[in-house]
Amino acid sequence: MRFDFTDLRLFLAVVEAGSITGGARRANLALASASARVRALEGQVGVPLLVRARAGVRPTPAGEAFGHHARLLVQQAERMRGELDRFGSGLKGHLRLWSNTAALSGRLPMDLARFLARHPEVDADLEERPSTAIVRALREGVIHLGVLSEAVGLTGLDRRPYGEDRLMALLPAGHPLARGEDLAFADLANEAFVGLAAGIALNDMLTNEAARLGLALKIRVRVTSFAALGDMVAAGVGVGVLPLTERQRLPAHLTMETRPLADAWSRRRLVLAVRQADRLPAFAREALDALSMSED
Amino acid sequence: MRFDFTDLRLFLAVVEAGSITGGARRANLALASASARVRALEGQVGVPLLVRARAGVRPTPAGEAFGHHARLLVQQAERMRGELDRFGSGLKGHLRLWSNTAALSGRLPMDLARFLARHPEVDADLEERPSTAIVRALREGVIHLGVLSEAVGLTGLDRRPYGEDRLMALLPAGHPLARGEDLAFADLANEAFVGLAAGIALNDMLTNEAARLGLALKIRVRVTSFAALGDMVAAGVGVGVLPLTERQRLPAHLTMETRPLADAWSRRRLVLAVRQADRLPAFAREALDALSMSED
DNA sequence: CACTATCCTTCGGCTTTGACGAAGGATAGT
DNA sequence: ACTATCCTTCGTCAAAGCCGAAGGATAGTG
Repeated sequence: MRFDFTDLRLFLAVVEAGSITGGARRANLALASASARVRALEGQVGVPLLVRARAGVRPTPAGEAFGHHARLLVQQAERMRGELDRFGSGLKGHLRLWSNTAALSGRLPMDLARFLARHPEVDADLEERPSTAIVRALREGVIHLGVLSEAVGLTGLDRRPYGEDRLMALLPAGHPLARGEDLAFADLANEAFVGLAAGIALNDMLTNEAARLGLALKIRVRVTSFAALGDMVAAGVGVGVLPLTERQRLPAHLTMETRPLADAWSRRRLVLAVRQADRLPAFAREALDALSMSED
Repeated sequence: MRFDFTDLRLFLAVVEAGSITGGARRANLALASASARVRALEGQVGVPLLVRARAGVRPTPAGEAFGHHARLLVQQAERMRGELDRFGSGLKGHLRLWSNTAALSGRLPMDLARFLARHPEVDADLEERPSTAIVRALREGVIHLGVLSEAVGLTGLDRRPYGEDRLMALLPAGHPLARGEDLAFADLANEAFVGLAAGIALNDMLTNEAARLGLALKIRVRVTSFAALGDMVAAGVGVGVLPLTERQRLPAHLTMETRPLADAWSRRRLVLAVRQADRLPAFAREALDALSMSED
């Protein structure tokens, strides 16, 4: 499929104007050129994009889909233009930073705000994403910095400590273990478990810890989301373990008990991760240093 | 800023290969052409995108930002290709549908699944978005169908009923009104309120209802999110009103009481909305009919 | 029923764009 | 000094793409 931005803008103008004549005028093209471009586009796609009627044209379903994507592409190009223009007027860098929920609800926004205040020549995008997506984005070079839980799957990435998040035990209402103050994972490990899908970092971590105790977790059911885990525990299926921040996101109407795990490893350390610190552009390097230097 | 997809692909290839020579080869261009294209790009942006070193080239911060956007644009174009190819092989339409949370956690997924099963020649995208965004997307023609709460701001849009969502009263723990079974808004309206920002549909609705009762709500504080509303009520600042689905999203650790409102208007009707039913493409029209016909 | 007003398509001519190979220049390792 | 890379510049040339004009289809109008 060969097309350029002139094609996209023209097509949008044509659909908006309701005629090729009108679209050509808006796109600053001669009618003949516009007609040729539309015809060429239809040749590429293989089906008509416009139905020619008496009073002009209107998009077919395929044309409508084409228009949708054309709009997205033109908008994206516009965003690009905006950002690059800032480089023309002295911008030194545009920092891309993704964070998991735990860090985003914690110190990160303030730390970043402080960095940006001190470096007016740097722009930034901060978005919230799941940890697995952050790792992938770091590997692929989509983002400069990630803030996420230290876990399996970080091999090859440079990382620095950045605070911590706690793991909580989730128990059905009235469960005997809910009474004591501190709850060790060893106490929990003999209970029936609501587990998470294999491959989720937390699941691997718990399996390993159980193995270290010489135990195999009795997983009654595996679920793929923390929401489902909450439902299962509330229904009395078994006990579960999840991060404090995820616990706080569960629906408030579920009745169950929550206790922090006492084990040292259950304080999940958050890390600031990058693909390779010494290959970062200067401004991202400075951001990394500024964030990891700031106090807890 | 003038560039085409060849420029974008070439630039990505150059950055990946680490040299213009290598990038030119991957992009099937002569070295001279590649060099000229890169030079032209730099002219457009106004700053160098590559630093020329002995062993090849590497991106400047601006080049790195350019590469980022280039990747997004190329991916977007790739998605477009994929979707349009399906039209070439007989696809009749690609339905775009956004829904608010209430409907997405209700009957919508099943209804849509049934429609798709009966219409194998139609594809669909279903995404969850806030109601305000859905209204905007409908107006701008970004999507065909929206499912959202009936509220102000729908003027000019065609709509059909599609089930309902309930409004809940949120009360601090131990609040006297928490005892009775049914709770009328008239009972609540004399309490100190935690309100929502002006312009949010729910806020306008409550203000109007209070006015009908001859009352003015005593709003102690206005907040901009349901999460903040939950915090405020839990802290004992006052009472609040929010949709059932939003109540279920509040952190579970907040201690407070929840009661359904007894008033008839507090059952918020969900609607299936379109810009103009008779201007929809045929497949979207069929989807609209199928969804609105299915039982509650 | 001829006339007119739109609107799309096609055609021939012409300008501009952009690809290419070759030559030139810079740099670091041998 | 030589060689191997790698980027840039130059002149040539073919193709892409623009334009105005002419042609054809269709529906409303007097």
